[in-house]
Amino acid sequence: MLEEALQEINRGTAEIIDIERITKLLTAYFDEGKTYTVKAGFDPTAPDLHLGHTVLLQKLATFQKYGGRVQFLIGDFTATIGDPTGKSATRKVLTSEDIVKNIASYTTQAFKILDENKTDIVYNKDWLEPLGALGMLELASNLTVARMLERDDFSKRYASQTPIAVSEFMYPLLQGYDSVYLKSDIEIGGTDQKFNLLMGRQLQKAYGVKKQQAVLMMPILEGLDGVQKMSKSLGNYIGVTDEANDMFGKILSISDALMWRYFELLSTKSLLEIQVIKDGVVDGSLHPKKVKEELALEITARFHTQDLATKAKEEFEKVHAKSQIPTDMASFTFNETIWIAKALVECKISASTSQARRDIKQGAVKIDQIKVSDEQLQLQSGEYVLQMGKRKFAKVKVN
RNA sequence: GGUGAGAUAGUCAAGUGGCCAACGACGGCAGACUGUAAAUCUGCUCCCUAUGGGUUCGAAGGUUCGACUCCUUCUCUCACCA
Repeated sequence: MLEEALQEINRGTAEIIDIERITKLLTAYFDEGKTYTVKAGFDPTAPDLHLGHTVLLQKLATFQKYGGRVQFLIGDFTATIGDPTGKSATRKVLTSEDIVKNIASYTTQAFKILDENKTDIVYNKDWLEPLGALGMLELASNLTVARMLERDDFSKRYASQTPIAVSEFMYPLLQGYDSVYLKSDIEIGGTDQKFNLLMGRQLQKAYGVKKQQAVLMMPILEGLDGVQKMSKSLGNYIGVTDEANDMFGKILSISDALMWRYFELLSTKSLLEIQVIKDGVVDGSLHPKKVKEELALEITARFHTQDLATKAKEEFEKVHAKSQIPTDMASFTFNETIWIAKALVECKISASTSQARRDIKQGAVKIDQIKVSDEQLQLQSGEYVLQMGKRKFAKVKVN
């Protein structure tokens, strides 16, 4: 039992610090039913969760299965400072209204994966605001500049002469102080958080918390492009609220190399099963596309239903393999004859009429599956299916 | 506070009076090939019913027949020194 739990917890992790602590916590749970706390911090910056976030959430859910109580920490205070992100640019500061709005949608989405009864939502404003200037200075005295510059992100920026705001130096301290206040037993986060996570341990020690938190790091999930990390601002994400069809299509569009990454971090298949599939692809007995479809099915079903996932797959085949038109698409009605380029803009298929004309010129636009060559074409009354490229469709009715 | 450098399309980055809607790279979109993969090749990439017109090069003025290019002021950024 303990073995199994440890294995599941270990899965896909980038690094675990103080595994002994985790083992002890689990043992105490199995022997005496004692629970423990697992902290994870979330920035209420983007209101929508994507698969990148779910990597962490899934790990939290695993802990919940084995006696962990999740401290779902909303960084509403720290969000007003701005974290030194991987993008190495000083981040925009959010207004408190933005934050409140974001939190609401954030948590409801998170509970698609987390067990609500085993989760405490906490806000770091509650203890960081009362900390005051004195408390802040006291906190800051625990850290030297040299040590701060050890942080990879900072040292890179420092070396490349990119500016670092002093307030950004405070961020790891505050995040670490969260762990002091919450007396967290375990904290999990992305590998990019390593420095901050370790700061939690250091500060807990400095403030006399008896046992320091164990730290578990998950790798950063790459976005659809396979290079940048998945993030909404880069537009390379799969949102947990994406439509089943969308979700399926997006997963299928990732590269083969990236697919394995997604298997490891998102699939619930065991590592052994994944290895078998991998071998199958290597020796040619399995087609990579089939394998990717399996993955897409699994993930789509998790956020929707098995039924919807299967439908998404059928729909996908219909549209792409047999190049038929999709079952559902946005429809628009016009009351008079309309110029094709205008119609494309109105249906949000092309960004501007200039763009629409270019698209037509390049032979990307089809009406009822037939290529449009006349860019002056007027749509007379009737019903049409407009198509641009492989993915954009719209149903049009002209009265 | 002092000195110097700089601000050009989604990003990086050329352009120092007309040849500039502005080289190039990346990204993005589309076409071919495919498995809506990768790789490769090709085209497109400010707006406007367009062999034309309009609006762009941090902002506002000015010089000029003509300005991304020259002048003035302003805003912002960076570096070095204190």
